[in-house]
Amino acid sequence: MPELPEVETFKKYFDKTSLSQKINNVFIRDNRVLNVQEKIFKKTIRSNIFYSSLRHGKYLFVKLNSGFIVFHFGMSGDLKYFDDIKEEPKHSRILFEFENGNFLSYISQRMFGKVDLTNTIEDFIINKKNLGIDALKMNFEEFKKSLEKRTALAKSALMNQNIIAGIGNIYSDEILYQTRLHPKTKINEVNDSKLREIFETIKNVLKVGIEKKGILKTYPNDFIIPHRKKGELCPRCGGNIERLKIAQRHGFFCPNCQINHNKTSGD
DNA sequence: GGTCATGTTGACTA
DNA sequence: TTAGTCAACATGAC
Repeated sequence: MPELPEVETFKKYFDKTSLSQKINNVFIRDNRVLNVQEKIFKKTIRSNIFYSSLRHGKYLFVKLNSGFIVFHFGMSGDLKYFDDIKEEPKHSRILFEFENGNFLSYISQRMFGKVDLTNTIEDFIINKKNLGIDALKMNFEEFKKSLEKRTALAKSALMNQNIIAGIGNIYSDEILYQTRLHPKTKINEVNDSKLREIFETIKNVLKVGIEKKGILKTYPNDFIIPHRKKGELCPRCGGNIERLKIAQRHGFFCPNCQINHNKTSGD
């Protein structure tokens, strides 16, 4: 599921269920999701406690006695907390057993997600992944600065985790749709007032996403998200929604509403 | 069987 | 250096 709003939803769920409990044991159901040696991971986690969590982009960091565990959810990741081992979900890849007898599963159907350890959050964000600013926490100045000198297409730029962390394929479609920006607009050709509008839209779209807990089918009908399908009509103009491929992903947009919006072409 | 899917990374090219 | 394209990773749904 996970772009920023989904990961934020996981964070809230994790905080509510799994913080401050001693971890009695950890079972690695499939070590392909581990980015660290299984032995080291188990040794680190056993008898440890999840003290607090912090999200940056699509990554969730959880503070341990020393250092952090890092969850990434790929395309099909999830968390589930439960009290009976018989309820262990399908595709549970790592299972934490708490002292109170309850469990937390790190789920990853397609195993694109990864679990890692890091000494500091900065080391992971900056040195290991070179992630950009968090889309939910950034201010306008940071946003503007991060895009300066970037010549990438708007959709690519929004999805580039090294520029802004947290926005993926679905939410970039929504942001471009609401700002009536063609996905192939060059980001450095967007004027200042439009840039401000994009910034405000990012904040609002992510906020709605978090409120809706990332459950896409509950999103407002005037969003493009419920209409990201072939044959759907634009809720604004009634035109046909089209699909195009950018940055290895299929995006949806309304060719009637969304235009190249840059300094040279005027509006 | 073919196509598609909310992601990331490395190789290659311009 | 910056960007675009492609392939690979692995699994399930339609």
